[in-house]
Amino acid sequence: MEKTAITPTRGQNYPEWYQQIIVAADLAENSAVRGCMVIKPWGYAIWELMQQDLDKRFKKTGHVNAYFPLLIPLSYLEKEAEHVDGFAKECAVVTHHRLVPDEVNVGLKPDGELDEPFVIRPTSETIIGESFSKWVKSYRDLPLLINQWANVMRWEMRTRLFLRTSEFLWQEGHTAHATKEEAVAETEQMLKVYAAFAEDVLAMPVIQGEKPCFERFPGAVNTYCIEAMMQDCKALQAGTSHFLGQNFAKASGIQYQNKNGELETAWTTSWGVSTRMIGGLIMTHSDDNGLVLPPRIAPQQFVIQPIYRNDEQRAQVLAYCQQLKQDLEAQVFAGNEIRVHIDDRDIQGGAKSWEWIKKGVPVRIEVGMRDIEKDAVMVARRDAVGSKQSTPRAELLTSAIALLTEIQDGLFSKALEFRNSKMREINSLVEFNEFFAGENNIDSGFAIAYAVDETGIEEFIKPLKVTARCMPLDNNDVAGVCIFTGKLASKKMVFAKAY
RNA sequence: CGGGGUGUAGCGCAGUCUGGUUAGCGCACUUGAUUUGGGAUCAAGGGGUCGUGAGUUCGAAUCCCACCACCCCGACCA
Repeated sequence: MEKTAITPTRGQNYPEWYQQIIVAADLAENSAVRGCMVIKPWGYAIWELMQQDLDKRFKKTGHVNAYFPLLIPLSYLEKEAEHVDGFAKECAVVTHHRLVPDEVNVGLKPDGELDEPFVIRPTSETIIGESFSKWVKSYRDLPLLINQWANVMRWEMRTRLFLRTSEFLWQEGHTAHATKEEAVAETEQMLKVYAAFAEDVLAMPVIQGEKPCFERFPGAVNTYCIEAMMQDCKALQAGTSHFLGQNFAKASGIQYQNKNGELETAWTTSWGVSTRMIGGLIMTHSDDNGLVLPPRIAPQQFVIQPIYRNDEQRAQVLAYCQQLKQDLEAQVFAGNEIRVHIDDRDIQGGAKSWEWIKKGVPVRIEVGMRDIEKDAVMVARRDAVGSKQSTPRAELLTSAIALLTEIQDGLFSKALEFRNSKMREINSLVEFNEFFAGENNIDSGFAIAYAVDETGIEEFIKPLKVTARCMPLDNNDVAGVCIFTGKLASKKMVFAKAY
């Protein structure tokens, strides 16, 4: 059998493979704090690229950044009934404001109990709502389009690096509008922003849809999402956008005077993506040799490995590499300077190569004396491990952008093809059960079937450990028969095992 | 919170059943030599409160008791 850099392989043990990818690519590790991760430089660099790209998209659609407190007074959370129900079970609570020596004087204990406990934000609707209520007085103050980059905490029972950790990084957009139509349009617009980002930058095909009523964000009127398929055929919710109606506006008192001087309640939205997307990125493209990064999200797009035997060669080769780096960096790919790194560390060539392969760098370039004599370089693509090709330097420079584009597009096509091959239209409950049959059948994929958007249908799917993911927005709106209830269903629904 | 399991070097483990020199092995790390265009070889090194506490014993990683932590399986979740 062929030797792979990662053991076990995806086929042997998918969850363990996922963990090993993170170790091998040096993305993150578990911290001393239960459920919280340390994001290491290579992983954080990916997050920074996500932030930069998304931030541009948010600004382009008229949003501005602001920052709100980490601590939320308990009473705020209590304002919205459904919201409380949804988050109460997973809140970290701050009850004291100082430490004093304990009885035996060997340690410290909390002291100075607070009159009102704080909750570490699991999300910020309520505290931002409080601010919004002060900021909004007139219809002229609307729409209010705010985004915050922050960390949040949800006390999770079981955690997995990136996919579910107690503390995670995200952005949360919060907007207030004068009319329902505007707020709905905002919700849909941001969903499209997420979808475009996922597909264009992460090369991760997504299904845009609306969550069924029993999967909604606590307190929302409608929740929209983008759903991606991982290589084990499970679904991952990669982003959400909520139309909150007037629920939070009423709870927080976000009111404005309209043109006629009448007091009206605003309509709000919220939307977010998190470091979870990194988990999705990993599981969409990576293979048994490590992480595979689409160029647009790769912290380094080219890594140059100088090869030499002595100091004299070293000087010559390095100078050549420096020039090559400069020439590449002078070019713009997808709106950014091409990112190039020269790895001149004193470690064995083979080991060095494999390190970058495992880190998912799209293109490696080897430069030695032999190449310099021909004014050519060896080019190795991450999407074709094992192949390496001598390319004239001039040709590499003129085709660098095309090369990155080709790799980017190739990864998207491959992921799309995979997902489409694992999606099936289902027309009956029998067929549905067959599709998801078997205890650990991870090859089921996405089932698409007519289903009514009513509570109760979960009972049919729960025993199969399947969840209703969403009602795709692009379905053609021809009604059909619900496979669970036999009633007329206006929309199709996607079902899958999920993260 | 139920059921199962594991704590020994940075990581992965053996040793525990059957107590007995200085607690081992692989990987990683350091140094030197030979190497170097796809995961090098040899040699020499450094690194340990054996999860914590209390006990049994001449003697405990090993046996007894208590506690703690973590992992896996279930209910909740971006």
